[in-house]
Amino acid sequence: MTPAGKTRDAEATRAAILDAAEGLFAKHGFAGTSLAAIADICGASAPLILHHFKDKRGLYRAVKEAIVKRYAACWPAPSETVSGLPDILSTLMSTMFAYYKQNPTMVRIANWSLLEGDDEPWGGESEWLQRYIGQIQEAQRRGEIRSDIPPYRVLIIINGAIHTWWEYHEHMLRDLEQADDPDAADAGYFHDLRAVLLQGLAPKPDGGS
Amino acid sequence: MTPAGKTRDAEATRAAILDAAEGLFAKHGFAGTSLAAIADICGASAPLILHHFKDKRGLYRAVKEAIVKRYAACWPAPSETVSGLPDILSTLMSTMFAYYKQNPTMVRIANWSLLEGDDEPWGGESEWLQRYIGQIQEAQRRGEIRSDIPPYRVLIIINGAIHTWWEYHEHMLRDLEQADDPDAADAGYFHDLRAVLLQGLAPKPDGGS
DNA sequence: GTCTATATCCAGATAGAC
DNA sequence: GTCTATCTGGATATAGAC
Repeated sequence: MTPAGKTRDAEATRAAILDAAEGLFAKHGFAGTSLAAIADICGASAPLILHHFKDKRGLYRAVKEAIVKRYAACWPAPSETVSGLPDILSTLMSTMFAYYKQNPTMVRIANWSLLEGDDEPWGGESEWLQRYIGQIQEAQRRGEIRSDIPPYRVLIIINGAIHTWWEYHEHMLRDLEQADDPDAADAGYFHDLRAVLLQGLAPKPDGGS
Repeated sequence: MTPAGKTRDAEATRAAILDAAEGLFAKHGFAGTSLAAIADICGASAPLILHHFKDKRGLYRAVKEAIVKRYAACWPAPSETVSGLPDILSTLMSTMFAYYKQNPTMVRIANWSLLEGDDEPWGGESEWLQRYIGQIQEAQRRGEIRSDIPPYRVLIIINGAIHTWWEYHEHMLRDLEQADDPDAADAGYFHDLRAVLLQGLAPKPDGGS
């Protein structure tokens, strides 16, 4: 039994702080977010935040770690590249697209980190990256994907078209799609992107050089 | 003749301030750039900057205006859609790619503005956007581009793959291309991207639905 | 574990001399 | 047109009481 007084639940406090901080860091970046603003939202005081996370940077680090851990399972355990997959490209694209859709704060924080020059480790990016590259490579060997493009460039092209869509999502919906239904716009873009990339990455009909 | 004293050349001072400000805004964003830092670089004092531009926001606005004006001519006057163009997609892609390559500060400032929630006008984006969309539409009528994809989505896909390349340019060169020659990596990516998109946007062989 | 009070610093903006 | 000196606000971080 904790003695009389305020909440005194360290874990709950930590969680509340992390939650508030994630939202604000995503909106306003590291420099643009004040401890006072976080404190206002989560009900704690600024010094208490520092007590739990030492630094403002320490808090930022903790937020990123939490995101990575929370969504590590989200990525498809890449099923050991079982041969006979229906369409490896489709799977890769829809997984990646859904991942972006489900994690808007992650996209923004990643972009903030890029601009703000955050050097610190960002989680296991390169691991799944390498796994996908391996998958693409095997699909090329099986002749399902044209093999005149290096696998990592295939990945960059796919990722680029998806990333920008979500990065400029509001802008897209407002200025281009005049959709009242955002989900439909997302689905529509994905459908067309998939069509273009499947055709563009298919082996050349004439089996040229 | 200006009286004895310091430089007393208003235009030169303005230009020096704008130049220093553009570089720092690109690196550190609006909030992350201090007037003192700009003053240090361009040799003027912080109050002098405010004297010329009224506000910090006023300076930011002026920087963006300068960029837009400087590079307005950079965009291809879209040649009135003369029929019989060799390849409208190739032209569009190489123009856009070169534009990004030549204007790194513009890319960064645009990204900063997006994240920092800068509402103010950014120059004639939508104008050239509309012109390109019109060009794509006509190419579709002529049967040069598959017509089951709305023109603006064609543009988004192309732009997305190019934008992300430049946005994560350092990252790309460091982690993926292990190139000692950045220009070669750029050219290589563009070459492959062009190949994929030309094939992906070509009219379907079977003239399907 | 949590708070109030406070130290310290740095930013944008103003006043006024030259 | 340009500077120095200064006001004012908001930020991170610390000290110390409860």
